[in-house]
Amino acid sequence: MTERITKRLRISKQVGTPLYRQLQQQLEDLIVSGTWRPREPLPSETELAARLDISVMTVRQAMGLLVNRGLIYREKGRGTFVAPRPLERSLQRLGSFTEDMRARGREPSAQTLLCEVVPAPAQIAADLGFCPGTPVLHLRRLRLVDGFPVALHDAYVTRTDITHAELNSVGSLYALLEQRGIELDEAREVLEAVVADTTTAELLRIRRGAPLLQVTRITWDRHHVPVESITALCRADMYHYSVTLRR
Amino acid sequence: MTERITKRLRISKQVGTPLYRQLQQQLEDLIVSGTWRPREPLPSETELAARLDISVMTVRQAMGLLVNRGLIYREKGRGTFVAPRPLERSLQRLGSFTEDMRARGREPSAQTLLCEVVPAPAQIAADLGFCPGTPVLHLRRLRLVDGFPVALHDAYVTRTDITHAELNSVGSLYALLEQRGIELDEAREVLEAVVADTTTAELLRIRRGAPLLQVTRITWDRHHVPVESITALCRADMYHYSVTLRR
DNA sequence: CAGTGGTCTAGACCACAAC
DNA sequence: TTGTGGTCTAGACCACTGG
Repeated sequence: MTERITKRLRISKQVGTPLYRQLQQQLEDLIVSGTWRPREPLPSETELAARLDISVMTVRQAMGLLVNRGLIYREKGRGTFVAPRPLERSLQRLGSFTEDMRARGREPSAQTLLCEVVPAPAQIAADLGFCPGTPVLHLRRLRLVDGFPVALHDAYVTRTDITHAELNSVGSLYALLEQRGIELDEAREVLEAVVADTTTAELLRIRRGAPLLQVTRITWDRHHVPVESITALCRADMYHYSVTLRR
Repeated sequence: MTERITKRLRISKQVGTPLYRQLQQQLEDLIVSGTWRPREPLPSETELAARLDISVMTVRQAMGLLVNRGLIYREKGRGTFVAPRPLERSLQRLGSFTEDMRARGREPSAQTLLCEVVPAPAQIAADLGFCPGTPVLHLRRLRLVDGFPVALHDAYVTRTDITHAELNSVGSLYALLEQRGIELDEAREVLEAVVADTTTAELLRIRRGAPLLQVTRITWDRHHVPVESITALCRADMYHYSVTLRR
């Protein structure tokens, strides 16, 4: 069973991508596609190394990535196995609203309510490590999924050269930032529960006092320079949030 | 500066703990204690390897752990640097309520409202991958910090040999489980925003309709066997939740 | 016992950054 | 040019699991 599958693996030493990346990607595909069932053993390190004609350490590097993502688990002396998991994606992957929704098979959109350069409010400046009053781009958008409002976003972005028109044409703020050469790397999110005030309730088409999940995110680029601070108010009935923890 | 500090590092090949663990721990101590400032470069891989008389790959293994935890970042061709971070704890570490609160310097306690073996309700059985009706331990506890109620926990535990008395004496359910040889490994949490109903409001001493952060956690041991499913209703004004994401 | 993952070595070549 | 991290090799020994 596993033998037949293993024969499909192909590693090319000519192509530019690292060998361990190629292997990680192919193993991941076999797992998420369900070709390997939960708890089923993967081929051993030595077997993979021999069959693909690469070093054991390289195989270990690929497997290490999959362990980190929670897709496989390893037991000393026994082997490496596919992690049994509910299908739901959890992964602490830094993605935009647009990317998140697409990954769940939904069609996201946005309605831009505000797009202007303003002096940074005190709280935002503190989050971003700036002096209060430094110009930042304030972006207020109603986020929709399949046409229904699910969240209200207030973003403060350090790059101010973004126009309303561009935003509407690209849709995703992150895509726009990456087009400008910014390499997003890491974010910290703080989650809180709040209740809707009147104006938020109207925009999200819920009643006043309805529960909202408030997500405040600060994002840094790969040089650890802050890129944005964003607060999202999400309809509790349409938005859950999942996290994986490890001991 | 860094040179003087580096001389403090000591690795012993005699002691049982792996070399990369020793190094990781010592580097981590230097970072969290603030001896190395944010953005300050660490010694290079080759320098550390030479000075400690270990292999470069071993140094890389130690540094890889610190990168995963977000304590350092690496730039090709430039070096390895201490990550600038707000002091606040983020880390996706699987810990008990008791451990979390102690780590924040608060004193947690619990008031056990219910501790009985019951047939697993359908939703819980599904979470744990059991047949509905399998006996599980239902634990309902009011969690307090510094004497004030902050959360209401409803836990369903697969081990049923836990008594009210034990729980009150140890305090932490996780400590109790680990005493029984269960090796907690991984958990998935789903966060939602809800509003307090009358009975919850009374227990948490808030008004009906106040916002609550609802955290539902399923925990697995190192063999990926489910250990517990727990739902926590947390006072929004006393409980935030933070997460770190990576792209 | 044989097979597995965990740890470790002592090199190598590369792309990149900084001077 | 020098030094850095990124990738990779071809071994090694160990502790653990299972039969």
